[in-house]
Amino acid sequence: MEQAELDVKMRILLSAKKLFAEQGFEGTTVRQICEAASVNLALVSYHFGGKDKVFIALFEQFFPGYNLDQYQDRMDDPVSGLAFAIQEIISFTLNDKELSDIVQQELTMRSPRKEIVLSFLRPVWGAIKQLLDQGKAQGKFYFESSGEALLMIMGVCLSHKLAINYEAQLGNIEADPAHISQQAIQFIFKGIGVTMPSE
Amino acid sequence: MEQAELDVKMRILLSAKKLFAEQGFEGTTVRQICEAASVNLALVSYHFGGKDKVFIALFEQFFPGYNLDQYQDRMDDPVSGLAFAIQEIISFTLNDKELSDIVQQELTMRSPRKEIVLSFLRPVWGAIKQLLDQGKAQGKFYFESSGEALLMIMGVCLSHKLAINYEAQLGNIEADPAHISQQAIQFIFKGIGVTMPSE
DNA sequence: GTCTATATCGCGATAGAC
DNA sequence: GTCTATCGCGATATAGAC
Repeated sequence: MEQAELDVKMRILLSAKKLFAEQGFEGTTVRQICEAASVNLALVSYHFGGKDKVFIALFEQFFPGYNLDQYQDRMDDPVSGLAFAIQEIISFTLNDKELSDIVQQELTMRSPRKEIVLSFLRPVWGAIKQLLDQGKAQGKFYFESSGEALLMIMGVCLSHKLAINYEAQLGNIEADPAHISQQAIQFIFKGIGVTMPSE
Repeated sequence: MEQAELDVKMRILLSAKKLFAEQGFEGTTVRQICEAASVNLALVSYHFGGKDKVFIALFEQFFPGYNLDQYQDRMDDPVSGLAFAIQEIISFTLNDKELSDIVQQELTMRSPRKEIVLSFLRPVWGAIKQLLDQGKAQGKFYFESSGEALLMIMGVCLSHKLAINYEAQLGNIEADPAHISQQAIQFIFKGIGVTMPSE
C-alpha cells in the first residue's frame, strides 16, 4: 500500500502549496489543507509531523533540484550561460507559480521559514553572480558592481509576476513563456551592455 | 485630551506597521501590537474597530499621498519625468521599508486586503505608464510594449529590497539612496534605449 | 479613554478505536 | 493508515468597572 501513502502525502503537499501561495503560511489552517486534499485532519501530523514540516517537504519535493553543474557546458560562455539561466528561472516561476509565490512571501518577512527558502535559492543566484563576474573579466559585460547588477537581474526575472495585479492597466501582455524570457533577456542584456547573441 | 488619543493611535499604528512587515498580517496578533505599543489590549478595538481596520488606517496614514499632479511640471518631459518618478518610488521603498514590505507581501497573495493596497498603488504606476507611452510617441524610448516595459521597471525599482536576503553573496553594496536610484535609472534607461540626461 | 476579566471561537496536535 | 473525538491553547473582541 505504498502507492496509497504516496498518494495521500502528495495530495496534502499539493493542497498546501496552493493554499500557502494564496493565503500565506500563517493564513492557512491545517483544516483547510486537509479539506482541500480530501484527507482526514489527523493525517498531516501523522505523515509529516506538523504544519511546519509540510512547508519543508514542499521545497524538498517541488523546488527544481538542479544541480546547476549539470548544465556546465551551457554555462561555459557567460553570455549564453546568462541567457540560459534567466530563461530557466523565469521558466520555473511560470511553471510553478505557487511555489514561487511562497518564496516571494517568505523572503519579505523575517519568518522562521526564511532560512529554509534561502538554502534553496542561494546556489542559483550564486551561479549567476559567477557568470557576471566571469563576463566582466572577459570584457563582455559592462556594469560597476556585479552585486548590484545581480539585484537588477533578480528584479527583472521576478517582475512578470507582478503582472497579475495590474492586468487592467498594462494592456494586453503576451503570456507566452518564451516571449517573456525573451523580453527579459533583451532588457537585461541592454542593461549590462551586451548585444544579443545570434542564437 | 486629543493629543493623548492621537498618541495612542499613532503608537498602535507604528507598532502594527513594524510587526506586519516582519511577520505578516496573519502572523501578527493584536496582543503583540499592543505590547509593542505599550497599550492596553482593548484599545485596538476601541480606537480602530479591529485588526483589519488597523491595516486600512496604516495605508491612509503612511502611504505617500502624492497627488502626482503636484509634480506636473517635473513630469512634463518623459525622460526627466521617468527619472524623477523612479527616484521617488525608490525613495519611498527605502524611506518606509516596513510599509513597502507589507505592500509586497499582500500583493503576492489573494488576501482580502489586496484591493486596499492596489487602490493606493495603481495611480502611481498609471502615471509612469503614461510617461512611457508619451516617451515612445516622441521617439525617446525604445521598447515593444509599454506594459512589458513598465513591468521590468517595477522589477528594477523593487529589486534593491532583495538585497537584505543575499548580503553575504552580493559583496559590499552601496546603501546610499541616491546611489541606488542612480544605478536603477541607469539600468532602466539602457534597457529602454535612453541616453542619460545630463542632469 | 483606559483598564480587567471574560466570552467565544478556531487553531494545531494527539489519544485511542478501528 | 485512517478515523472520531477532544484536549489545551491562544486568538479576537467585548462587557462593564473605573
